[in-house]
Amino acid sequence: MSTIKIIAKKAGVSPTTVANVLHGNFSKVSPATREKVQGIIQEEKYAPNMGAIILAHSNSRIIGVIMFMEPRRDETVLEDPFSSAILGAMEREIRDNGYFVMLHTTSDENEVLRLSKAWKLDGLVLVWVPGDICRVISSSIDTPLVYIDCYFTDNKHIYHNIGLQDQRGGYEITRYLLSMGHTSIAFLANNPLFSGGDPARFNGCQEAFREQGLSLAKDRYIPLPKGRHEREILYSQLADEGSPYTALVFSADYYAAEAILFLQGTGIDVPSQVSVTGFDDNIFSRMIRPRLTTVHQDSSEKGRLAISMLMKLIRKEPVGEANVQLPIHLEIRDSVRRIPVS
Amino acid sequence: MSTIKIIAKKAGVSPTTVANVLHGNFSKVSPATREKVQGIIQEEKYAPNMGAIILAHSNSRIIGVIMFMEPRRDETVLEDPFSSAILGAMEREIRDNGYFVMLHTTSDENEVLRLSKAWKLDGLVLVWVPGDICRVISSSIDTPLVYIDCYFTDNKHIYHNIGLQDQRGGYEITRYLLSMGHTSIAFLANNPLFSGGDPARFNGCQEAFREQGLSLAKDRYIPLPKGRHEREILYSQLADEGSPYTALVFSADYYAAEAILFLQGTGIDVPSQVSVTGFDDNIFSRMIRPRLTTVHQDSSEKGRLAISMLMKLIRKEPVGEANVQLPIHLEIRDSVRRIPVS
DNA sequence: CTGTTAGCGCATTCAA
DNA sequence: TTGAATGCGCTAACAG
Repeated sequence: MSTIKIIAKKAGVSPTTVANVLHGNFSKVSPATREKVQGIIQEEKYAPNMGAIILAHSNSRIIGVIMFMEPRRDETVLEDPFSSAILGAMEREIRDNGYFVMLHTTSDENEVLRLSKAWKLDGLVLVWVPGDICRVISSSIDTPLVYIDCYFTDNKHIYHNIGLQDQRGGYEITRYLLSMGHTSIAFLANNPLFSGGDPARFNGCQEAFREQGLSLAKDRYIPLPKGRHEREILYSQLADEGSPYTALVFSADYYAAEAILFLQGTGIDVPSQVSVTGFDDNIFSRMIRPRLTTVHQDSSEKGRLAISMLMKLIRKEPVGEANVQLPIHLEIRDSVRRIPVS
Repeated sequence: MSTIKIIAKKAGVSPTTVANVLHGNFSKVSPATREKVQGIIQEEKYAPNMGAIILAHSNSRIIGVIMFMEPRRDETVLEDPFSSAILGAMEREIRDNGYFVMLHTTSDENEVLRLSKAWKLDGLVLVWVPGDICRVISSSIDTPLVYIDCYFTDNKHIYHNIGLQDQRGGYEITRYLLSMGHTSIAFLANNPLFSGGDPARFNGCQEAFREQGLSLAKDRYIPLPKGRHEREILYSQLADEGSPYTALVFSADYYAAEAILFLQGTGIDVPSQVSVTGFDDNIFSRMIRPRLTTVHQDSSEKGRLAISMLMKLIRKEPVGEANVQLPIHLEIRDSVRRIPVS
């Protein structure tokens, strides 16, 4: 409840003087009054009314963190170990920079616009926004804005995005599989609705095949169904004796783990009967047996980089490359068997 | 940038009338002007300046979600599957109630006070706050306040808390272990610094022993060290051939999984050489092999309940029981072996 | 049914 | 070096 005015009264000075002390404009305040005022600020436990600050100069020190929900899983988006890693890293960085985090989950671009207007957001991080929605948002908002893992469909705007070497990831894992003798693979894409980096990853797979003078047909790109039960039916079919595939390339550790556990339950062994690879290298890949061969990415780093880029945008500093692709590397573990040359 | 005043001008009415339309006070506005005003509000994409709202009547529609960080893990708090489940559920509920989420991580009670003052928070959810700090916060804040998984050391305040049947959990799992022939067990507590529900859980263990005319000595309560390497040394010692223990009772699935994976790596089999149990029943317990026998709790429900209680407090409705203990149940899987009666 | 007005707490400009 | 005055956008009390 203590306001600048009250503090000023207690100190016997004017509100302006208190404000100057608060803002570190010490050149405009004599050391004596400064100390006096500082003392009172301390004991009154003064905290500025952020509402008044917003009103006074239209910026709030709030960073909006918007997680677009893909309808891909039954749980909430935030329960994904991937999003929590990113979120954890961002919260920390934002706080360290003296800003506040407003967290929001949505699939509606208008909500983003409303939010940024209403709260005079100083910055915005948008995670997993479908490409066409990015365009809408970027063209109707002037708040500094960084995307994470978004894929754009036009070049009319500068999109600041922290992405991943998706194609390279697909390439690396496929090259490895080929070197282990796997030429019949299926690519299991996360979701038909929001494709994200899946097409790029699949391109990488195809690239690796071409490099060997082989080819990977388009119909090896198989979107995973939304329901768990439907997915399990698919896993069965793909790993069935009659199936042509020797390896299943998943675009997420989560589903790779789900498949392995399910197949083991039906008596099918990984990797002796079918090989499986993942993507992300999250905690699941290390916890499951066989340990999952996968493509590693540093999700916390994504969060950190996003905020550091956003801060530069806010401070109008140069940001370097606008569309960053974080490096990946292959993490070879135990879920792929070598196929003997026959 | 469109304000009430601008809308009023465009509609040729007074700001008050616009405000009445905005607030649904239709009894004070003629249907004709109402429609006209509503149309303009739509096309202008009016969004209220929340700063002005805060200033005008000191409440912000923001719910502060504060995760106290225990120094228990190397990663950020938010990366815990437990916290992300709670957070995900809360974000959803808060949004559905028309409030905003301000997310903050800290271990400093003063930051909580500052935050709630500065932003005129309408409500506060505090997760994992040590008991003594609860007292400080509750006595110096008048914002509606709900704790999650906090354990209080005094009775001077009414603490609204969503907790767990910790003692019952310890009791159930221990009774099960005893029924499987395990009488030499060690209880591995999460952390020496912030004990949380561990003492209650251990009490439950002791209760189960007493019920059988046996006893469980206090020194079977073993706090896990903070560093991973130190924990692994401990796991080795506890599962060593010379060790007196036939079962390790963990107070968190995370560590149970960590121990199982580590022991398997050193050639010790679970459960044939040593049995292991967890607590929480999070995703790890189903993913790991052997599947973990554990105590189930519904963490999302914790989040939902916390917000529903908080909303009642905000609306000054009666809340029923202030300190809720969510039920647990035993989830028997494959990580405990039966010891033959010799 | 509609309009006018004061005031919330702060930043900022201008005056002393 | 310090003080007074204005306005940001909204609410709510009051006047018409």
